[in-house]
Amino acid sequence: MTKSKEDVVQEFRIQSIQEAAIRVISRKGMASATMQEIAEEAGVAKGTIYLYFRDREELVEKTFETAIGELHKQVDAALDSEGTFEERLRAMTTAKLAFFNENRQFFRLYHALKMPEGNASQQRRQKRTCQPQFRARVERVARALKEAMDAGELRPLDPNRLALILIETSTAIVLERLNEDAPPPESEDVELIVSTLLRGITMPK
Amino acid sequence: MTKSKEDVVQEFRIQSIQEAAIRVISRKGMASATMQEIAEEAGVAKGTIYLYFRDREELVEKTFETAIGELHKQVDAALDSEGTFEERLRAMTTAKLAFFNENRQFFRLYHALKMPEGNASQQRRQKRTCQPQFRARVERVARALKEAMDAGELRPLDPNRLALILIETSTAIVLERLNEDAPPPESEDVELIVSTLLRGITMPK
DNA sequence: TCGTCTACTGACCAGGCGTTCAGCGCGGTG
DNA sequence: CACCGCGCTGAACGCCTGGTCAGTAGACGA
Repeated sequence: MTKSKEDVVQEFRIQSIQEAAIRVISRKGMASATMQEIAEEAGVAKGTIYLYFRDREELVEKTFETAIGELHKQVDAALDSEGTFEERLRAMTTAKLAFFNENRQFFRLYHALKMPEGNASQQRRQKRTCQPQFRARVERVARALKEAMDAGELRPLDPNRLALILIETSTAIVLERLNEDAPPPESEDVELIVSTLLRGITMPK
Repeated sequence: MTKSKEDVVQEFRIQSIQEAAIRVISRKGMASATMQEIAEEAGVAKGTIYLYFRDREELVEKTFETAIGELHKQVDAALDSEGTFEERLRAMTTAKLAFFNENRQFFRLYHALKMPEGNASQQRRQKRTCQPQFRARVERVARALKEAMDAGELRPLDPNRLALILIETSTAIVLERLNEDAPPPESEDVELIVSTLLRGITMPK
């Protein structure tokens, strides 16, 4: 059975609300983004949001998952592509920078969810849904690193730690680029990241 | 003139409150840390905080500045020490990991203040006080990098971007260590960071 | 045309927040 | 002992929030 008209409307509503949530969180920050403002931004009444999401936490969770799913798709595609490890590392970094350039609003949410807020049980809940997403990214990259190590392309180092460094290096550059009025071309930063990580910063003799 | 008794009491109060603020923020997160809970943690009444800090924002600001001042001191000392660039990089990384191991409570605040919260004017105020601190760190490291580049020790790359990568790499490892139940010895992570950055991850031929 | 059904609304509520300030206790002074 | 003066207190206040739900508008079928 194809989608009924109701389903289409419902999906549209959910998407509008999630996009509004991302925009408001990006403007005000995670904690100061109110349901009222998200509703206004989405062009619906506050009560309507509660027809589609149980509460604020669920809205944030689902919104995060939807958006990060897109990032995962793009980065995984880059990692799964053909080519040398260097080429794939470059593709992955390019994908990430491009994603956050297109979806710069989402970065606030991404950043905020790294450290959960609220009382102990809220933190546990938030951790249960968000940490696996970050962890999955790390593990996916670690797997690629492990393969390259086994193939003798990379030095044998802790793949998980290295994956973390790879990921957070580009995250740091993304954050800096978002703060800059006129960031350099993406390709320049990609080259810097890739070349630093691959060859290090010391002068070759 | 030496410190009067009143000054000593006052400094003690301020310090107690700031330490309490850091602990509560570390537990609950920036946004959910309430003045009530900070007061309880410090063993004073809510009103007392307002004798020493104009409002919540000022408390957070001053607390951040005090704590990050300590970090700056330690890292600068490492950077200013004698030795090769590699030795100083190692010292700096060690200092940072050690600082956040001692002051793990502070990391939440450090992380939260990278992205300001609230309405536009609050964000501007927060940016004015916190961003210079982060920027100062980057510039201090960039200067050290520039010198090493001029001395031919390092490849000629953008010192500011490189400083960012250096700093955020260790920040990422700090965050990971804080999330781990039994992190590896600090020295292991220091070695990984230093060796990765200096020599890259590729297998030397 | 009228009744029914349902997605949507927004005034309302309880609770929690930052901030204030009248008043308290207490060490020092005459 | 009476009287300040001062640091501190915490009840009270006003505001704002997430969440609720009685009511509305409009599509639809009879």
